[in-house]
Amino acid sequence: MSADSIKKALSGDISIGSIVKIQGWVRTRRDSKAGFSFVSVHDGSCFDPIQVVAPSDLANYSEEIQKLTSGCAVICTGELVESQGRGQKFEIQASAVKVTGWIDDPDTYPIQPKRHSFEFLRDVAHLRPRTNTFGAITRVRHVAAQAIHRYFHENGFFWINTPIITASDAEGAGDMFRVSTLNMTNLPHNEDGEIDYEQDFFGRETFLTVSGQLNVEGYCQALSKVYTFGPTFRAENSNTTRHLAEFWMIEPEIAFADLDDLADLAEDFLKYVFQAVLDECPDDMAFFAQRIEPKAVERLETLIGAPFVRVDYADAIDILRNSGQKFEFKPEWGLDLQTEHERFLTEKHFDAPVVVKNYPVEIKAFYMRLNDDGKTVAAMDVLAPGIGEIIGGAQREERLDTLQQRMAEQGMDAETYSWYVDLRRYGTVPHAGFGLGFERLITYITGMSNIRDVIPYPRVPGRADF
RNA sequence: UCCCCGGUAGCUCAGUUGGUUAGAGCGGGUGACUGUUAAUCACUAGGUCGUUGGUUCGAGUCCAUCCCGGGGAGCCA
Repeated sequence: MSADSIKKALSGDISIGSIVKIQGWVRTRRDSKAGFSFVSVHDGSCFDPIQVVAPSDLANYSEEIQKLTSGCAVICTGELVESQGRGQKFEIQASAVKVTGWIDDPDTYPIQPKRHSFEFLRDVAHLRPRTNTFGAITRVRHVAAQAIHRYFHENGFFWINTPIITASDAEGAGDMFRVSTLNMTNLPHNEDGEIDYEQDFFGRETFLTVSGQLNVEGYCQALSKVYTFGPTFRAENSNTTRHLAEFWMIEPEIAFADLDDLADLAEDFLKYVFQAVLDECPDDMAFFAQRIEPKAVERLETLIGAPFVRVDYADAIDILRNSGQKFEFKPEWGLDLQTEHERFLTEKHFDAPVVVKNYPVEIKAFYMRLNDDGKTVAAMDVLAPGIGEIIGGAQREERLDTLQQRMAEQGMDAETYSWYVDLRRYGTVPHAGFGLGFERLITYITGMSNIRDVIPYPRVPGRADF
């Protein structure tokens, strides 16, 4: 017979008395001398494990079932019955329990039915998905990803698979990972004594992408509403709870749109994703609220129900300066907001996500649209309590001469970006887009405090295990 | 990269002003008991105290070094 997921077995959709087969991994085993053992089995399909009641008259009872420990893989067949005990509605009265995989040395099996530190679990990243917390994170991550695609699809956006290997540095800042097939122990050199990248695979220097934005702009100015959702790489030596060297980024780009349109999109989009997770992962979210972040559910509900706070950069600076709060770095027009400033705005002053708009031109990237005041650009950041910047975006500079002037000011290579400038030469339109760090979003939703714990196998400076 | 904190049993931790044989809970094993719920009770096994060097009669404890981890900052998503 075919197997059912534990989710289905617990759903109430299977009639009592049916014979079911479930397959999964043992979480705990409790023996009763009354003649049976309780085996708690999970398969990842839902938060709850199912309780399998294995009677002592099973052929392999004393030889196998009584020797089950956490982590053993089992296939259980039996009657789905209403539970006689408290704590679960249904359970399986087993007629057969087949053990497909034992634990080599139960004494040293890392995943025990107890609380582990997240630091320890990072060292066993291949086994941590078996825990409650990482099972829940994985399901939430999946549901959020699906909701993101669904939101865009339903709103007429096209998913654009921008290249992962690139020759251009999309933001003019930040170290990139080099992509090369040259023999590193015997590098070819040109006449000037420099490394001869003409002999490399692509005939030039190439890197892993730090953003799909520049590429997606081309598709935006043809298909109007587009987005990217893919892996992104930053070789910065950042050692924080909110940075990864490899992460997933979502970058919508909309044509015939200005900064306010973009802020509207960011707000509508985030609310949709939050609602989807609340709707589709109630058990997992309840777990986060119970064990990880007490306000995990409440704050999402609050956020969905109220408009986002929007504030101009200049006004944010005034709020900070008049706050009476002592800051290590004094807030000043022209300087970027420090983490302490963002925290004050999101956690104390507004106690909500905040959209900060119109930053000084000096502190923002070349492609952001210059405002009429000549001092600011149409950029926006969405700041979330506890996380900081979750979204960074801007209306793009669509005017050819202004863009060229800004590129020249920053000493950028016109040749490398000629194709990007072309987009302003041929049917240019006002357009805007933002970048959302997927893992930062998951961090915010779940209340997990370290971004390394919301991606399956984190890559950070000095570590690429697994 | 900078600042601070940490590294003791499979895991989570305690370990006094430096002093005999380094402890607990959970997990593992054995037994008892029970429709159990991270079950309970008893017994039991399990440690190169991160590395290297130094101070000392004596170092888990003090100093230096390196390695690793965590938190904060910068940069950003």
